[in-house]
Amino acid sequence: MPPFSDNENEQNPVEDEDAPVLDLASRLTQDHHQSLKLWLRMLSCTVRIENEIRSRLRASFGITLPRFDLMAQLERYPQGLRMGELSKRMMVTGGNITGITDQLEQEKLVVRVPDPKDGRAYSVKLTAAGRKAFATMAAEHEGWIAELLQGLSGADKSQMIELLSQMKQHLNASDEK
Amino acid sequence: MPPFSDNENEQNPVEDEDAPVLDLASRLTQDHHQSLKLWLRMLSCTVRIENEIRSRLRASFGITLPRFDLMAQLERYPQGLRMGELSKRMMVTGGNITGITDQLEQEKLVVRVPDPKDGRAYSVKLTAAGRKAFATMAAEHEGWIAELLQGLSGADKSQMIELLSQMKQHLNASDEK
DNA sequence: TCGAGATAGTTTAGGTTTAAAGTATCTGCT
DNA sequence: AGCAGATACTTTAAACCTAAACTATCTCGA
Repeated sequence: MPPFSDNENEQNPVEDEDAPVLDLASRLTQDHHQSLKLWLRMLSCTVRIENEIRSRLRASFGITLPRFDLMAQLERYPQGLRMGELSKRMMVTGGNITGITDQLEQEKLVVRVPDPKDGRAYSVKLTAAGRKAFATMAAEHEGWIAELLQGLSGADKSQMIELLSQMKQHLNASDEK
Repeated sequence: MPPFSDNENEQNPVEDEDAPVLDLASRLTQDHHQSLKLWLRMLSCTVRIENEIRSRLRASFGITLPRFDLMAQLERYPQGLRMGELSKRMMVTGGNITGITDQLEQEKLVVRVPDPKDGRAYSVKLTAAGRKAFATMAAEHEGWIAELLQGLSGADKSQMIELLSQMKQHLNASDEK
């Protein structure tokens, strides 16, 4: 993720104190700035955490983030997931999934099981070794996340989860058109 | 960014209703789960928006997100930024900045101006063409963000900005150790 | 049955990104 | 002055990722 970071120490856009009632254009601009600010701040937090997790995964377990993520998906679906499912869930292209799966398969952490009903499709599953490796990593990973987010209280976190759910719901709704 | 998506339609971990007072381990686990949920939700929203913006930038302007981001940085610093500054601000490695800058320079959107004081360093600046191109794109971009975030009210956005600031501050604090 | 279109996955070409090693320049200490 | 280490940037190799083209299989209507 390549953000343009949002910097705290920044001159705010000049507010027009002389206009008690803002016209449409001003309100629009104001909303735009607020949205942009929110986006940049969210992006910057996300990238920070992501970079931290990436480097810890590498240092502690010699694994990359996308591989870990793919295993995390599979861990929740013991019956396996098809390539297309993985692509949708991880929000990356199918070609990308092919590559990551290739790697993990080579390391014997996952297997491609042909779908007996559909000659085109596979189910990707964790191997026993994959499940074992993931369990170890996931426990550590969860602790890291908790550590990185400890700046927020439990109530703050709940609130943020709520707000993000709203955001997500709206994002889902708007691209169904 | 390659997340493992957080799915709404998901069986929640079973809560232990029989334990009115939670012991330390339970509270810890609970916090861990909450943090993880928050993280996955934030990541998923971020990736969604990022993918959307990426594809719109490509469709409308034939530009990639990292190039746009680099230009956005420069636009705020007319005197130019050094490679290392760009790297820090965009939270990516130096080698990455080299590549993006090479591309933009080839397209005549930025220039590398040697630093007269330091033979190793450059200032990267937008060219006139770069400034012009960026202005057009930035206006559109800001509108897209506002559109994508319109699921939240102004108050919601303010609140979220506040929470993210807290998060960011804590992230900054914790890696200064 | 058969063939048109849809679907599942892979491949390809090119850009992005990282970590690590490499080059050139600068700074400060002696 | 001169050298050791730090700094600014680039290069390299490998992984990641995308969009688009491709292959193989399936579905369904005529």
